[in-house]
Amino acid sequence: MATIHDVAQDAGVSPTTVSRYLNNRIELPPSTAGRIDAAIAKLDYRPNLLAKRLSTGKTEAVGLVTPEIREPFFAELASAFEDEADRHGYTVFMSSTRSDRDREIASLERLHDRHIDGLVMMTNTPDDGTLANLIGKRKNVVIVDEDIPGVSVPRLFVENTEGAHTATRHLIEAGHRRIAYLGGPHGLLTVTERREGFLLAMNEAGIAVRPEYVAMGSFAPELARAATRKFLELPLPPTAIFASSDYLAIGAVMGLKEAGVSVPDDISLIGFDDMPFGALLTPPLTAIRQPVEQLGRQGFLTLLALLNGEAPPLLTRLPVELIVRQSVGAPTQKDFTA
Amino acid sequence: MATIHDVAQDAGVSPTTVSRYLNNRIELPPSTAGRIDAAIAKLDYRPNLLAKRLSTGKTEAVGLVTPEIREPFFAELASAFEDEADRHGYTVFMSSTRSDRDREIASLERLHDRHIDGLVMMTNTPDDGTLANLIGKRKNVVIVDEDIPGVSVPRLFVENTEGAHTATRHLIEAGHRRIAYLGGPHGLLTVTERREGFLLAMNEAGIAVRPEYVAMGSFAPELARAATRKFLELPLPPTAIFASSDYLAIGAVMGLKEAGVSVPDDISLIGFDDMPFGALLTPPLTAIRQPVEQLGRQGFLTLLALLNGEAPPLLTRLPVELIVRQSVGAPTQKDFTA
DNA sequence: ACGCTTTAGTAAAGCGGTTTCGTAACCGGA
DNA sequence: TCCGGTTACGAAACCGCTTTACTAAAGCGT
Repeated sequence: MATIHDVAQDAGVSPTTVSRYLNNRIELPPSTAGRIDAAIAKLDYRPNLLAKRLSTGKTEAVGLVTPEIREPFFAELASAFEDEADRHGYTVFMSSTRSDRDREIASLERLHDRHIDGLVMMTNTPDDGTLANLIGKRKNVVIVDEDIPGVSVPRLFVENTEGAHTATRHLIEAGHRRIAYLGGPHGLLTVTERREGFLLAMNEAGIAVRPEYVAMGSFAPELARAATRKFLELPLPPTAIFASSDYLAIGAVMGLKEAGVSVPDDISLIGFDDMPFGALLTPPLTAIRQPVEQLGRQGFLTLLALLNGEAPPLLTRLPVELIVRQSVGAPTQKDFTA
Repeated sequence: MATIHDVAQDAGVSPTTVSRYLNNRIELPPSTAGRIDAAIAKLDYRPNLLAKRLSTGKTEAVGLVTPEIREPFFAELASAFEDEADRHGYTVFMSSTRSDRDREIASLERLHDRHIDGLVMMTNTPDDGTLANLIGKRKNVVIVDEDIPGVSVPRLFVENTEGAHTATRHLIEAGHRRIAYLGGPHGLLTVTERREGFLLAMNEAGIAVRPEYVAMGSFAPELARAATRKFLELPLPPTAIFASSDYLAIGAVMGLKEAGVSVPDDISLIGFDDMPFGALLTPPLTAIRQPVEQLGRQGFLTLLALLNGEAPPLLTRLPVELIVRQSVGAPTQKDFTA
């Protein structure tokens, strides 16, 4: 493998000259430049990035930490992130922590290693302070999608509250009053905010929220399935379900299907995320769409700004959008009880 | 940021000693070791990986090149790959080329850069020789899922032919004779092999394959949708469709739904891949399951063997499996014509 | 013909580790 | 008491590139 010395020797100049020439820090007479070019071609020289990085202290690489790259939400976000990074000449280190705290920590350590210049962090397990401590006031970290309380780095979220509010209103406007809510694990920003949006809309409409209509605790479809079955067994079952994540909506669909309840004829269902698979369900899922692609791109751009010494806003909220498909209809059993 | 020199100074020893101590190449008396440990803790020292790598020439990192990380198949594979790599102390550089030849090439160049020790390559656009050239006889590349003809590196595929054969037989055994086939783009190994498996099973059953029942050209659902609509408009439409990829099956489902044709009552459908979303379709999709997880893990292990100087088999085939769900039934219109 | 400015380059010191070779000090045995 | 072998550690070269500081030679105006 040829080094810059080999090239220099072959071209009859010093390594310094070659280096400066390659980095456009010097203008050379055509004859010299030609000899260098020829030597590079002849020796098939590629600069050793490791050496370059060690020397310059910049890696031109950034990290993207996701809880689970298998999940479409993160996969989609990662894809957009990488595309944007590529556009700006950065390579990206993706990692999928499988929600394992140790792996999350290991990802953060790469910053220390000088492995990467900065990173975008996503986690979906509530932090006990460990991550917050590690991140602190670093000038090269951006947090996306889910909060890590107590850090002072730029954060990029979606309008969770407003989205949930919109979704709930959509159900209310369709005539529903007995609305059930499926939520995720406690302690997460998205979960709390979406729940607030739900409560707000119910409040505004003067509808009391019945505790037996609310199930929280996890994003696992299985739990949503079980919760849905329970809803159906209630003396007065809900006429609509708001699943605050499409993963929960999947569980709900499973539960409803098992019980032979049809959507939207017997019960209405609305999701949150608008993942591609939502459109494939029967009926296609009405949902709040998160701007996943934008979350990825903007996440990178925010990080880039940080790396360039700029001061991006500490908090950005991306708007969400209601996508109406066919899983919401009017309630069939009129509800005189509410 | 503390360096090994700082630690050495603080502990009153030389950098050499610290380095060797940290790499377990020396046994130190407890007192000295204690001083070094203390210095490390006090200074919060982290070895600079870049420097270490430059020095040792090993990066302990591998690359995983996928056409599109957004697609569940690759996301799933990537997740398993990373998990296995992590288990062996390797970090992984994932990249998503979006089927762009330039990005595929750029990924391969990382090998030159000494960015990574080796990589697993996946592509789904037929190679014109460019990639094959770049890969050649390298001792640190493994090809997975789809072939790049003309290279002599280890390759890891699934039993495409057998899978397609099994799928087709499954339809035939259910009583179908008018079977349509949806295939991907020409020039790809998986496409060719699956088609062969289909033809073989038809042949064995003594059923002639009608050209108007065969549509090839892309993995895009949209094309499968259009092709399916055409099938239905035929004077004698097929009673079953074999979609040689779940992405094609999605398209087929869309086309059938639009036409108001019900599965499996009016027409049967079988897929290939067995992606998670298949189970969510109505009815749940019967499909050939690819061992995606194993593809990822074994892909890494094969690469690891290569890096360790071993000689893994040049060709490995992973078995596939028929997953029976509810999208295949008996043909309704009896077929007397075949 | 001389001094001054460009032009065209170079030597050498890092970047932060690893590694080869070597040595001083100590210890036990003859 | 002297020798050979451990034990405990260090000096310096090296990995391949960048960069600062510097110089020799050519060009140029007067």
